[in-house]
Amino acid sequence: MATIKDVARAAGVAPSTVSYVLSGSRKISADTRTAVQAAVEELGYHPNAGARSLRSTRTDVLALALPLSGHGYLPVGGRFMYGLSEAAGRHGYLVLLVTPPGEDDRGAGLERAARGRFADAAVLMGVEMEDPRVAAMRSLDFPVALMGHPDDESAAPWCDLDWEESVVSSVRALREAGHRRMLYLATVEEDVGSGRTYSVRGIRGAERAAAESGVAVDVCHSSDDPVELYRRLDARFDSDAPPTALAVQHPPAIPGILRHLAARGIEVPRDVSLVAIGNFPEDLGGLDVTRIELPVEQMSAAATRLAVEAIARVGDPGPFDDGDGGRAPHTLIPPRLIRGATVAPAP
Amino acid sequence: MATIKDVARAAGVAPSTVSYVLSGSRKISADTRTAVQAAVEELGYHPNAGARSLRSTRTDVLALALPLSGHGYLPVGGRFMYGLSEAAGRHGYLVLLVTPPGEDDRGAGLERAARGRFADAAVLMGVEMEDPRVAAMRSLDFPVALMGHPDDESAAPWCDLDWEESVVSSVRALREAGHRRMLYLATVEEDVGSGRTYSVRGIRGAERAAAESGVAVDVCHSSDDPVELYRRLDARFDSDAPPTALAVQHPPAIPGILRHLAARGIEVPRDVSLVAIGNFPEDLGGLDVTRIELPVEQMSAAATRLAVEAIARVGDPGPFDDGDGGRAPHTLIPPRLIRGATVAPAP
DNA sequence: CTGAAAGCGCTTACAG
DNA sequence: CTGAAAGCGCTTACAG
Repeated sequence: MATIKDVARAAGVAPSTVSYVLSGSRKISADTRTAVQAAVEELGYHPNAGARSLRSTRTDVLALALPLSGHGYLPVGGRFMYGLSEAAGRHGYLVLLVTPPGEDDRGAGLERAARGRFADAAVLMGVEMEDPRVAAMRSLDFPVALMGHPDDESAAPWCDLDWEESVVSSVRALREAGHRRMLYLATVEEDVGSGRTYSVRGIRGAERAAAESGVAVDVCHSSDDPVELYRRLDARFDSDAPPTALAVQHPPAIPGILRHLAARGIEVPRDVSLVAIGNFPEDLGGLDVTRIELPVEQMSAAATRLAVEAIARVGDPGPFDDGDGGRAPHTLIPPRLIRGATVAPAP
Repeated sequence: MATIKDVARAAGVAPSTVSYVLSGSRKISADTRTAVQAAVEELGYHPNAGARSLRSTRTDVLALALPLSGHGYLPVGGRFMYGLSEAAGRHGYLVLLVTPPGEDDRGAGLERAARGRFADAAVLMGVEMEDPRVAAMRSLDFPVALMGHPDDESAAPWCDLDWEESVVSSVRALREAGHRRMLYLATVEEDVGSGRTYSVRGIRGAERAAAESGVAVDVCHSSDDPVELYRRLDARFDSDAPPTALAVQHPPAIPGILRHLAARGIEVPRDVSLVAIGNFPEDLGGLDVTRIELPVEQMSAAATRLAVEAIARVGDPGPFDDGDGGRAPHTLIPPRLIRGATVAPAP
């Protein structure tokens, strides 16, 4: 494989000159630049990543810390990985996947990536309200960007869909259609239990919406086990005051829910209205659901930008002194309700 | 951040001794080893990845080349990324995502990763029958493992589900239930057009199954556009001899297909039987489909193993002289038909 | 405008 | 069983 020396020899210049041409950090005469570029092209030269990072302490790599997933692979993960990789590429970065190793070993893969300088910064997925990875990375002075809105807004740069407002908006839309008894189906219990930010903030939204609008919003957790999920739904629909509308923050469960309700003779939106919030599977059976979609591309772009900016700030003094009351740089994405065909006036 | 010198000083040994303890490539006295391990633990030492790779030409990183996707992100991709990352971790490797840059720039991201020594080998996703990336990597002497069964079986190590046999098995199952007129719904046209191995081999399977079993197997391509897809289905179901069974190699389309057929008064499996082949969305509306599933974990593990073995072979003579008629090492996974509730006797 | 030289942090023959 | 030393391929002050 060609090295910088080979390029220098071919272009008739010093290796340092080749380096300067490539980095653009020094004025170079047009002739020299042309000769170097020709040699680079000719030899198919790409700088050795290891040598470059050893010398410059920059790797041009972002680590993507996958969720500390209780229940294996999450379908939404793929889109984020892809979106991150695309966004990172536009900033000149490659993305390194870091899988959490074992249950009792939270963040060790990430720590290896940080301490071993495999990457310049980390983007954390599946962030929890008090995520232990944040403190771990901070103690290493390793830049991070969070996909999730943590409890401590000054801990690190973060971005997220405004889940609380998303649920509030959903309830409002149902209320405006005349509904007064709603069921909010939250994320699965594991997510709530581990304090995933989207879970906790979604539930907060349901509580605030109930308080503000004066309608009844029953909170029920979803389940990956269909039998258990349908049992919970049945308990509500069998009650004296069954809900007339659903706000569901677990879109993959929707096809099954619709089938189950249909088997009970309950049709959407004739008998019950539906708003869904989150990441959607490719095909919901052609159903045009009224919904708020998780803006994966937008979040990926924001997280990448926050990470790149954090890299530039390494070594800066104190916490974020940007006059935002100590909050870290962040992007809170407002919800956008897409009106589909699953909300009808209350009976 | 702690370096090997810091560890050596803390343990009272030479840096080289620390290196030998960590690599295990030399006999070390128990006392020395203990002292070094304590110092490593104490300081939270992890070797600098750049320095290590510069010296040893091993990065402990596998590049994962994402599909040259005509239609953006593919849902199946996420599972493979996750599976690869887990499998790689078990071998001590991290995974670097390499997104294809532009349409006219096929493999340039991959080339940068290879020439710049960002990784020790590459796993290629979305492999095409004659994939240009294979030749590109071979000319660089860069090890690869293919997720897909290419035309030239000697080109590089590969692994895949036996798609041809999968479709043959599906047709056989339908034939045994008495069906004589089937519709095989192939992958979307873009995949066929670009020569994705699963597309091409699936269609070959349909052709072979028809020839072998003497039943009529009409081949129709799926479409990501539901309107177009339903138009194609309608054309078949409106004909004089409509199919009594479907073999579908595009599972995400199934909920929509079922809805569309139901709207025409066609019920599965009462009026038409269904076998599906490929990667399945999380929830098909609770439907228990007779199917052959893409074994994502198994393929991820196989691809990782093939890549790691290929790294060990770098610099070896000639092509693969393992007495397999010039075929490269490979794993062809036989299909496993899971009997669900969507196949009924032919009317 | 360009070059010679130091050194980043490792690994691995070489030596004892 | 252990250490001293060379050198991987870059980048970046230092010098002219």
